[in-house]
Amino acid sequence: MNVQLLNKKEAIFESTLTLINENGFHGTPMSQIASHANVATGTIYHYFASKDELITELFAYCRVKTNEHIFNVEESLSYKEKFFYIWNRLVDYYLANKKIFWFIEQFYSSPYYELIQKTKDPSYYGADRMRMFFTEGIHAGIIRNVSFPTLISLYIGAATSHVKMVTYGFCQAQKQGREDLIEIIWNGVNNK
Amino acid sequence: MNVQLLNKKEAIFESTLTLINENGFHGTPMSQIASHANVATGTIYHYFASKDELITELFAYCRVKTNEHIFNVEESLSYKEKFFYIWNRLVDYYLANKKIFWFIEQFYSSPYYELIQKTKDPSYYGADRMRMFFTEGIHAGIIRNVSFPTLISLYIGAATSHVKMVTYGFCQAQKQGREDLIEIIWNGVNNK
DNA sequence: TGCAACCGAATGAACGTTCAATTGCTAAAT
DNA sequence: ATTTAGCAATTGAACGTTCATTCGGTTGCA
Repeated sequence: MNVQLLNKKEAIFESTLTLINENGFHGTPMSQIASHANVATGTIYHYFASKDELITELFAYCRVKTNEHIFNVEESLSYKEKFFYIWNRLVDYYLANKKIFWFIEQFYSSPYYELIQKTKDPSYYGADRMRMFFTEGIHAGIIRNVSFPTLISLYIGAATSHVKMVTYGFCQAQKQGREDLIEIIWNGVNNK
Repeated sequence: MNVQLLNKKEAIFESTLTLINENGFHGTPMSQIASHANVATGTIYHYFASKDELITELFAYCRVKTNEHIFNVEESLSYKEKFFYIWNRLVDYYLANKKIFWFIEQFYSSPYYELIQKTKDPSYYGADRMRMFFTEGIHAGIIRNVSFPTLISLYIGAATSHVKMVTYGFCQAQKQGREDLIEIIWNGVNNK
């Protein structure tokens, strides 16, 4: 695939992201995506078999981009530093890319997610890196031996909730709140 | 409004809930809602001005029902007991009423929520009871003085994340995970 | 008698998808 | 170096379907 193709595909992705944020899955016709991306309607069907495939691939695109970003972390840091660093990078990334955040949220809570869950394994999105990171901490005796879903619920759940609060305007002084949040979680899962 | 009206309206609500869970906002035609609820299409328009209004009112209906349920708590309990009790009741309620849970999630992350956010104040859904509960704890010196959004991010964020984990099948032994989760949060926000 | 509740076929607009035609590029053939 | 063949990329009008909404008529209760 040459550069031009990538550009077109990404233009379609970016337009879909923007429009779905404004109007939702329904309320975003293919024709509108096309004109926003400066391509013809038919062109979208050259890259994607259907609207569903476009949305499903966009989800993968968003997840991969996010995971690549947050795990781009200096290896020399201590585990605790990484624990804080990755969390802050995730929150920063979502706040700076609200469209990606809200698209992922919308996708997760829609029936789409159930469809792809059966066909794609976590490594497809790079989602198992989080698991590896926690496993590493537990094996090193740094993190309490609580289950992976519990850790995820705290770590990711708090991050996404925080981003929602900020987006909805419930959070003015977000700096203090953020620091409190990740510190509370660290204290909760840290061994002693 | 007499009983019959309530029944019809609730039948429409319940059918909408079921179908939107299976097929999303798009993918759920009014005609399908009508036949599922055993009413004519036109009847829906006797109760709701449009599909958007139906969905928006269903959201309010779900929120009110949920809040009424979780705050139905014995006044004689200690604050700590209430803290655990309300959280567990919320998780139990969502797990027992997954349709309500997923509909609320879907609604929150859709453009619908932004629309109603401007017109309805929190008390409309009973959403300020959570704020009151935390404020009570802070004033009594039981809860650390962290911001309300921080508390919500932890308390509600962890609950919803947990329910998602269980629903997606990432959680086998949920009992231990649940107890860990709320205990970690309590330790984190408890004063001393 | 009157009005609210209810019905469901009809309407018309909107939408996902198709397709026949055109353009642009690449590389083999001359 | 120029031509040519062929395929990928692109176009947007047209198609057929689906869907939200309307409305004229019916039922049933007060």
